[in-house]
Amino acid sequence: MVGASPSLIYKKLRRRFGFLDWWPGDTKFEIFVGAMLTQQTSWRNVEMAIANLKGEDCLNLKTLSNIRVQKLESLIRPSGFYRQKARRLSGICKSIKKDYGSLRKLFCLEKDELRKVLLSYNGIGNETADSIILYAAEKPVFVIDAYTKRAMHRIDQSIREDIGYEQLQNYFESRVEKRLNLYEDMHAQFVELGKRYCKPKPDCTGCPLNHICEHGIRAIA
DNA sequence: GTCCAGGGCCTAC
DNA sequence: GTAGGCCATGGA
Repeated sequence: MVGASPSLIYKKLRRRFGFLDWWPGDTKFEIFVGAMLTQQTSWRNVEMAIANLKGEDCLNLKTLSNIRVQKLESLIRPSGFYRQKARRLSGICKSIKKDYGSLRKLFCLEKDELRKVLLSYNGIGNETADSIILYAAEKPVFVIDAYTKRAMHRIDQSIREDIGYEQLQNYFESRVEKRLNLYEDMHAQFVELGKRYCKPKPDCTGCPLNHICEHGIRAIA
């Protein structure tokens, strides 16, 4: 068993990457849309789609809840899976507008209730819901993504890479102090780690976790 | 040309 | 309840 508590992992990532505390986006609505569009898609592609939406002054709930799906498809095309994303995003915006009037009102819901509502929408699963809750609604939930699963599996192979979402979420939430900035930054650190070192074809050279990662220890041995 | 990206839904067993 | 297929663009 490798000595790799979440706090030790975070300490090492934080020392390397600095405080990230991030989700790109100027408004809560932009963060919300970004969370939808980044599903299985690189952020660079999402940026192009967001720029298109901004350029047409469409990055608000009122416009997106009335926009023609075909028009939305053309704007978000660079983000991939654009037909289903357009259909789902449009449908969700319509529902939020109808049921809550604004994103702000929706975000007034208590965290568990908000999560339930978000998950009820077609197109929002666990990760997207939690990203929205954490970065847009600013309530502390620990976001799990493919990078987090992959990294944790490599650090400690008793953790399966196909571990259930809520199981790994509980693992972190039961071990990490529940603070908004900390949860935001920890997820950001895992993404940064994933982009640089923890890809399917790993590049462990210079990885800040080499000492505490089972995979890394073998890789650099 | 091949691999990959900050998932989620649907269908079949 | 879960494995497999599908959705699609753009950059490395």
